[in-house]
Amino acid sequence: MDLHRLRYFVAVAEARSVGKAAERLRMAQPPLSVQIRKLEAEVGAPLFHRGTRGMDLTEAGQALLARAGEALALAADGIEAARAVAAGRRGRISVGYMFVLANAVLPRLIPELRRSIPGVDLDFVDLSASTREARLLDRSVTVALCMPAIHHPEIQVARIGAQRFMLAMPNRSPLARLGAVPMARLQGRPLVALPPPERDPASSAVAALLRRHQIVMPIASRVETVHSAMSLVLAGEGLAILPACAKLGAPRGIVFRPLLDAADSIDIAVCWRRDSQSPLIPKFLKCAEKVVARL
Amino acid sequence: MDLHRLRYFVAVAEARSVGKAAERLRMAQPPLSVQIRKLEAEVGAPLFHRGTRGMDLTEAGQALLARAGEALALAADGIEAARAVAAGRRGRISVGYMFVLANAVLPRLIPELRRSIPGVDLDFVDLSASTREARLLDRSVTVALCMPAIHHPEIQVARIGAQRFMLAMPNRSPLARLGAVPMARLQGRPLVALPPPERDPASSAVAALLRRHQIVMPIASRVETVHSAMSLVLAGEGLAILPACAKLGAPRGIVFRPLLDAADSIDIAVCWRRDSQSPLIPKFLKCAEKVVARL
DNA sequence: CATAGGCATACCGAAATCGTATGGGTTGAC
DNA sequence: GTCAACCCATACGATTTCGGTATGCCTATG
Repeated sequence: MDLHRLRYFVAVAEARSVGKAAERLRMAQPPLSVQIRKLEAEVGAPLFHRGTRGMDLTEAGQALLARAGEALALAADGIEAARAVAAGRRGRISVGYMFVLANAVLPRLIPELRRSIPGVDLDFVDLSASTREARLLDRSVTVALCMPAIHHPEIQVARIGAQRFMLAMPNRSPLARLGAVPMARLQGRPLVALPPPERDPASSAVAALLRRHQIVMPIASRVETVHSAMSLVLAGEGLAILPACAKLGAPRGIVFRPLLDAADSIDIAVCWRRDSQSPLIPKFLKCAEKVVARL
Repeated sequence: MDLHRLRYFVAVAEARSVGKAAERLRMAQPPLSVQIRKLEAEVGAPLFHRGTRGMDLTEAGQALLARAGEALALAADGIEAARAVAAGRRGRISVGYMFVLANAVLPRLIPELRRSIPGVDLDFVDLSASTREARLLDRSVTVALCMPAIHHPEIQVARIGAQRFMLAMPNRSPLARLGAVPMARLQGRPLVALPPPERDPASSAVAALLRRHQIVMPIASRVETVHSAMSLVLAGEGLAILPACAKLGAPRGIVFRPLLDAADSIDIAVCWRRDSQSPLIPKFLKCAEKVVARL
């Protein structure tokens, strides 16, 4: 059965006349008459009373009309919805973010997105360093706000900012009295580290920093997240080298100090599947750049 | 836009593959591929990700799928509903009835109809003698349960029973002491009459009865309904000659007596538009015959 | 490097659709 | 009573669309 026919049927039912309906449909009357009879043949029952003054729905016709109208509307709405999604006027964007960035970025990013892409459902997912790649690849998130960027042939990266590494320590630590900590002072102190480089690229940046300054810090503990790291630092387990923005989520009693002779930083990037042609991605990127620029 | 295409689209989306969908649709793969691309051209955006392992909906595709599925279901449901109505499995039947018959017929008729045509909405309308014809002709009622039948070229009649005329009087009337009242005893007594024959054919049957027995009864009052007639009879305004079934709706203090030498009766009939091909009418007729037979 | 799986393209025959011309029936006016 | 007007139905030829077969391209796999 054809949507075409249903459309004709609705037109005839509304015009209560084949001729009038044909005129409104900008077609000749006979083919319309034929289509109506074909529909009746398909249903197996007359849908109209043929009077001398035009056509009048039978009860079967009324039953069909009620559904046919809705079906037509739904179909039209469907293609319109598809167009709207394709154009980025509606839809859903699922944003994966590293939790360290939450406090620094989300409070400004979310309102920015709502202003920039109203009508789009936002879905924020807290991603660990180890799952962000997989979640992008299986499309369960549309974009990821990463620190640092993901490198993968299927994944496109846009660097939107960077964060200096800082030293996190308890406020009662002797180093806390310094305005900035020389790298040399880290020698031999215990380090609260994030997962090893193969699971979290941030660690390799930290390792590179230490290696370049020929500092060796024994690893006191490995933890999964920046927040866990700060908890252990507060407990006196060791020091941590973390991106500056982690400060915003730090518990009371933790202080951050710049590293005096190290300007190393870690990239903040937006990452997405290369083949994802969602029109929302450029818009998201723009918002994210704007927000991160003001960090 | 074509419902055909939407059906193909849904099939491909569900099978996540053009080939599989083509198989399930019992058609070749290439034309299906073409149809999908035509739909995408119509929408103006890709609906599928083409991977090496098959097809995967884009977000625009998902937006369309949600509506398309419903639209298809509605359309299918619509033609099924039309068939059901045409076959009398569903629908609505609007039954006009003369109020005199209500007490005698409806309590049995309604359950009978519910058993015979479940799924059909019943709609009972109390019709006066003067409107029943118009309500049938403009299709605002499907069938009418009449006493007596309607005569009109557009209206089909099925006689399903008859009611004897009886004399209605107050129980303190001297005639009430008789088991049956001879016609001669009515001579000169005041009559509470229904509307004149041109508005209510029942009156003409009563008039014929009196004329044949050469009885003259002055008309004390004309009333619209049998129930009004009984009220006036109770008030001592006069006697009424009414169908036997009116007894069931009679107020306390009214008695009915047969007319001794008059076997006159008034037909009970089911009437409907000749051009109404509702399959519910034969079923209704059968129920009505069954119920009236037991009066 | 060869094979297999999957979608896209090209071309042809078949089917459905549309438009024009025309018929049949009823309504209403002169 | 006749005739014109109106409206739907049917017939037929022309065009468009659709489906099938053959084939090509790409990628993943062994």
